[in-house]
Amino acid sequence: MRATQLLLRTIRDEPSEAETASHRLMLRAGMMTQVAAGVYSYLPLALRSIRKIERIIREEMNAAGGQELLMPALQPIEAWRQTGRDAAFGANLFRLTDRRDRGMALAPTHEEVVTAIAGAHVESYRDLPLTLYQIQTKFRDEPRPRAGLLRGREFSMKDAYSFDAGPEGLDATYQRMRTAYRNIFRRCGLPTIEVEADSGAIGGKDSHEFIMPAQSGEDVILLCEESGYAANVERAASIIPPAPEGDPLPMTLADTPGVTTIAGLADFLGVPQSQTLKAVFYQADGETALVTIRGDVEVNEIKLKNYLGCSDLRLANAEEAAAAGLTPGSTSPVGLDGVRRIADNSILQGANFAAGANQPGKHYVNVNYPRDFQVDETADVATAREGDGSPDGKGVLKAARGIEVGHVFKLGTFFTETLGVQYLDEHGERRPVVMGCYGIGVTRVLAAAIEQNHDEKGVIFPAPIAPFPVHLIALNASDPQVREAADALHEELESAGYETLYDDRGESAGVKFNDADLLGLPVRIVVSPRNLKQGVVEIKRRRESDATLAPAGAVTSAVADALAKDEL
RNA sequence: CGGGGAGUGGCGCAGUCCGGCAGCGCGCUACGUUCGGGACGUAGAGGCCCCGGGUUCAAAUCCCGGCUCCCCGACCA
Repeated sequence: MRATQLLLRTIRDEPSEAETASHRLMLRAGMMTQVAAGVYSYLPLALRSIRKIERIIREEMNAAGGQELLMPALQPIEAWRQTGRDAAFGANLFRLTDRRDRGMALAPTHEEVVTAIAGAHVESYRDLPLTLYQIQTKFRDEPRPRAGLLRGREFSMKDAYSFDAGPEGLDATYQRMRTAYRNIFRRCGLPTIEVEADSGAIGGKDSHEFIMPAQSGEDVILLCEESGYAANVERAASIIPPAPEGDPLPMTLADTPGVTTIAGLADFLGVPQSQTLKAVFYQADGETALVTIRGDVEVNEIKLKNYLGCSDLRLANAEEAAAAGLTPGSTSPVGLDGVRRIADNSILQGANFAAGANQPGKHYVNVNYPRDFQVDETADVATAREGDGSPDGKGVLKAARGIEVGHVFKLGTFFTETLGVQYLDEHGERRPVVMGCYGIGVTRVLAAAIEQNHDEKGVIFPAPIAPFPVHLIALNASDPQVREAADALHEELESAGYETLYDDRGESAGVKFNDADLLGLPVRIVVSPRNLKQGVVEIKRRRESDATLAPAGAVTSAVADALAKDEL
């Protein structure tokens, strides 16, 4: 492909709206343009890369037994009402009305439609297992799209759905998908960490996310080198350092003027925050719930939401707290009744805590559970922290940020039961089909790959997903000898199967080199008068700083060698 | 949804406080010179100053209303 024919314009100045590396570089390298918040046009360079990623995904999904199909993005809203996900997605679901005033939605995911397809095809255990997948544009009206392709409102996703006869079959499929995912991300040049993930309120049991470590990522994960434990903070369990122990002392009321925070309370009393208790008020689907937790630990609202099985969870506001008889700044589990009382497991250990007293300017000291207050239930609703112990008791957790590029999920029978998809087993009994779902954000993989592979000059594409593996540069392109040699080399490379971006522009050497560094194609070849005199061309890998010279007759094999190094 | 910032040739920005010819750099076009790390000269093209209303002799600039985009947070099976 000749650069003079390609829809490509690189940008010298940093785009003002972009801060994240991949966003900045994709704009500067002329890979995409913005159309609306979280909505982009993929220009030829980006699309080439996306197609390569898709190809890798297809190969691995097919190898894992998947069959590709394509479902509509435009769907009747009825499908979503049936499963209740109309409400579950809420404002994130793009809604529209057709000319006959019927409600429609732009699909953010495809469980409803694919389950209906499976329902129409699966009659017997002989039809199982079945894995269907598609690569398709998804729509999610995110509250805050950000960082270019990292979180868009329209994006490309590979979504796969498996149908099995029972949990054992699902286990096998699930493992097969995990293996396929590892292959996919490895081939895309993305180191990923597989972490336990939140499986949400809907049914699911096992769920794993594939996280690519990156500071720009939105997910926080907790890892333990010693034990190999890895989990998203949304789900992570941990062993918190113990609170001070001691013989229970009599509970007394203390004056704590102006103290309204845990930090303030600990300072005022001269005790560690781990020797305090806090009480947090929530509204869960309209029900009020009080969560008591050790002062130095934060409530994990996702764990709490899952525990309560509610769809809407938020902190109670001042009026709601007042209505329940609570005093902000001194809320207390002591003497409280009439609301659902939940305690985090963190309160089960330790003694003589300081806690609220439900009176302005006062707190209790030497509060001991269960002597001084009662709860209705205890559970793990704590946010795991860096420095906490790994839940398996081996080693300490470290925190890291990352980008979620894939998610595998055991759905169970929620959709098949809701939509009535059953099969006839060997004994002639009707049973619900068991589902799994498996997603990869295709356009996010591209952005993540650039997050992971760039330097101050530009992108450093992993060879398998580079728009072109080879960047051929003709220096002094108006020189007839250079042009002739470069044209011939271009032909040779293309016919040898190497897609080549041929910079035949009349630009100066500096411009061409800088653009080459910006685009980050894996192998750069320079044809110049200087090289021609010696009968060589220069070959340089983007990942390396030094170039090598190859005889003009042996360029193709030198390119093969250079690319082979990149495959590692 | 809460907080902050910004909309001016394709891109990056100045001008707005204090109303008076719409500017600069890059890019683009043509010609010439140059030619291994963002070359130089000369001559050009390119504008709904986000939109609507108002004030004024006069509005990019002041006033009112709206829209869009970015960042932080909340949110995000």
